[in-house]
Amino acid sequence: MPHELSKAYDPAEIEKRWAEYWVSENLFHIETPKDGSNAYTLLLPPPNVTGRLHMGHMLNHTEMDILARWQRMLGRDSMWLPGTDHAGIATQMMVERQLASEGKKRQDLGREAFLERVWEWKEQYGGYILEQMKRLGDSVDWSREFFTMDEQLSRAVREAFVRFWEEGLIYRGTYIVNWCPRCMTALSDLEVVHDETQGKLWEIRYPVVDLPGESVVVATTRPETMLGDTAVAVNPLDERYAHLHGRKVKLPLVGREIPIILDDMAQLEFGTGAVKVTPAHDPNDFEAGKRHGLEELVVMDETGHMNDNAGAYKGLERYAARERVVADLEACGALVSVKDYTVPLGKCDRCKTVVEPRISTQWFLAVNKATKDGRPSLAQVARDVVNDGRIKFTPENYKAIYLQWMENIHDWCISRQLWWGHRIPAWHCADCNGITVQRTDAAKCAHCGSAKIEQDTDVLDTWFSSGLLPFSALGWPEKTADCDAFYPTSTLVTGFDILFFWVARMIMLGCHFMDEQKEDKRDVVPFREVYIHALVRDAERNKMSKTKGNVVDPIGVIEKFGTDAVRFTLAAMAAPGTDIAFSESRTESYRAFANKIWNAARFLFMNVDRAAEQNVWSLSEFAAEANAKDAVGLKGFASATLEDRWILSRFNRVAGEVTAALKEYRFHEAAHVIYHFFWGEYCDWYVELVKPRLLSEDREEARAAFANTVRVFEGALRMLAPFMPFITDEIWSAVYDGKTPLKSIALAAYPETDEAQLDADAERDMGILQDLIVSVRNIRAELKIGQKEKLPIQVFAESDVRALIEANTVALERLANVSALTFVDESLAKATNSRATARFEVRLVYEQKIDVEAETARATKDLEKLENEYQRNTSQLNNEGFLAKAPAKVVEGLKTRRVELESLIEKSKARLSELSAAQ
RNA sequence: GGGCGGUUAGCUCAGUUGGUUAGAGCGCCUGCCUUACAAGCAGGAUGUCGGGGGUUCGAGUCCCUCACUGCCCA
Repeated sequence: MPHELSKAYDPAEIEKRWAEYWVSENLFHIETPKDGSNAYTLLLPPPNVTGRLHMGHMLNHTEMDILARWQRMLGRDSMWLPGTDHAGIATQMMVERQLASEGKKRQDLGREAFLERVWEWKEQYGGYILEQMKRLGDSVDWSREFFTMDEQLSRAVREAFVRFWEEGLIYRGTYIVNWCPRCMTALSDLEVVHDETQGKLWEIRYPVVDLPGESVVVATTRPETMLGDTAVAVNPLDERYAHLHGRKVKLPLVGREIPIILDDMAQLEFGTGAVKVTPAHDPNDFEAGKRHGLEELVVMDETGHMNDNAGAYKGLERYAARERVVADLEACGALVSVKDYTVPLGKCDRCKTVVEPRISTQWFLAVNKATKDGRPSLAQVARDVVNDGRIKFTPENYKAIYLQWMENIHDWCISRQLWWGHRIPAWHCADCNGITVQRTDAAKCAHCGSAKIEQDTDVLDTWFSSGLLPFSALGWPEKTADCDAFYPTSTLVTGFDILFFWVARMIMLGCHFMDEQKEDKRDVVPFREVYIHALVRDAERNKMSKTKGNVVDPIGVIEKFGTDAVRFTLAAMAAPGTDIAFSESRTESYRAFANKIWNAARFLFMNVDRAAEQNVWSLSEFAAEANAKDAVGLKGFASATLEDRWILSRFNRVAGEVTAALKEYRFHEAAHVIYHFFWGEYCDWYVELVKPRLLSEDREEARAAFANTVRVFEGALRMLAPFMPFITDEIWSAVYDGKTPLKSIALAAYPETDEAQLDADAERDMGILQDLIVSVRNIRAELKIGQKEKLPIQVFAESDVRALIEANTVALERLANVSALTFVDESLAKATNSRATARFEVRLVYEQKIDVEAETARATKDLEKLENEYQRNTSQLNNEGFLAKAPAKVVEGLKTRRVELESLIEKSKARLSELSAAQ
């Protein structure tokens, strides 16, 4: 069967076909193994159900897919678990926006109807990103797909909540929290992004009660909050205010009398040393209020408007209120000064509205509290498992970042005033005010039995449910076979931006809940390793952002260059810890790599088809002998020549290098090594060298050459497959004439090193031969000799090198365009048109007046370099300290090099003196 | 304010416990449409490894310091 391959590689059709095939064949589904010891589990960081694929995902998925495919090919039970996150605020906002276009608000619909709308929206638009993942060829187990609002996962959320409640780790309380007046919900500390803005600092005078003429001046960036002031604080050590201790001041505009309290929070050197205290509207003041038993006077409602307590200012939006307050203060002479000031501002991560600290009743998870049964706190365990190495971070510096955060962690506010999410399983009793928390919907109060109970209206923070995923997505709270086999997951691959949001929380929740299920405490962790990947930036190293308009759409790039090329680009640039400056020129070069492989295949098939026609050799012979599950080395490869021994050795060595690199998440190194092997060694040298044998009249020689060439090619495809799954599957299937022993190359064995097939001598000898060929090409290029003109050369070398060259004369003649080779017994160092290395001297026999000047310049530069190196070399070898302390290998290496250098310098000098004589 | 990083070829970046001649891709220069590949082939040029000091037989790599710069947390 002849193989028809287009001249240039066109990924579009091929990739689409394979992507669909992998899914329709359910190729990456894996049955739950009885024994989890061979499992390799990855949990996809679940994208928002509202999400669209961006370059960050693309990088994340590329890395995960490389790992998943590599491990699968290594014979592991590789299971990559996909799913989406319900993404509380984000999703609710999408539907609210939709409603707004109809002139409606969610409150118009009511909770139930609104949630129906969200589900409708989810069914219609949600999960688009999963379709994009299929196009990427992500080798996930689609049969295990999850959604965080699935019934089973919702049950897990309830179970976790109830257990925490029973253990006393979840509590409800009134505290000051970050509040978004637009989203109208509490936010966790992490959901607030801090910004610096140019603002003002107002100084306001508060007159002291009963001391006419005396006053205290306070400074504030938020004058409108003075309406809620319930004290003024001065530092107890501040002499300036010593005489006012125990006094009160009268609040301007309001007239309320408030005490002067003594507290360290007032810093001596800041401003006037006196600060206003507004316990209901500032987190520090809130703490101070608790210390001093101050009233918490709320002057703003949940939408950021002033309330009844703001008196005349009631109804004003907070910034309008600020203007009015300032104007009124000025009018009554209480305003002392206004200064420009850089104000730190907290904004809602989601909608960028300025966050308002607000007193409200929320649910919290106590992370620093030991459990009732005597286990250390969640945060303590989460630190322990990282400190003792049960969880390993790559790059390592994230360990310190993680630990530092975990040291300073506060209780986690887990309630959100949203409708979309997991509703808190707590019921409030109208009769006894008791709270009933239970796994099933409550019908009556657990305390007084009253039926007048209502479920708490809050939902849980989205990260609470995603924090459970490493086990909830495997069936927890049931003790499932999946949980046994696949927990802990192997590696978590994710970006640093959710290190605290998600990674840290999975560790806390995982270690807590899996403790009872795992005998071996090494297995309680949600993952054994965390690989934090970098940020994908644009080619100019700018962060991609919608506002800057520099966002690269991965699907667009894929359509232009092919998925394989984009994947390979990201892999090749993914050095741990280094941001990726994504550039199309780089992608272009890896598309060229795909094209190179494609054309190597074309070349092979062209020859194979001819050989089959002539009954010399056919692919069926390869298929009959090959075993796609043989991992170690290249079975059946029979070396007949130097290039055979060399390529076999290189293949095995590279296999080892790739494995070593991937083990440490050095994707870029693995990619480079394969790229160089496939293109720079197999295509550039092996294929060129083997060509005459493929065409040989000697049938046995040709047959052996075909067998070897195809074997290496097929092995290299397997090596490349995790990086470029599409093109390798396409060509692999062609290598088997469509009758592959397995459904996909993805199920074949990943190449591993066979020590017996390593051949250092062959690698060294091949290096000499390559050196010689390049030297001749170099001379020819310098002399501007046309490609087609064949010329004789002379070589001077020791007998071993001479034997090597003699054995490979054909190669030399073909690849260096040599018409005849003669060995000479005298040095050629002085000869024109020559090159000298430590192992040989070669001269091109060509009568042409050389450019003495250029040649002299080149030779002088060479000599200079050699002499510099010789000087360094000698000074080291003359140094007794070096000889005494350096490892023998290094010393030996330098000594060998010295001999080489001496000879090279001698040759170079001879050459120069010859040149100067010619002038 | 606390913490973590970066500075290596024109550009974007590798360089694993200190060790023999510091690499890659792109770009650049020269010559080639050589029957797999012009998305290609062959050859070539390019670095006081941010400055200064130190440790060491030996420093791009470790320490100190300065300069510039990025990120995270408060």
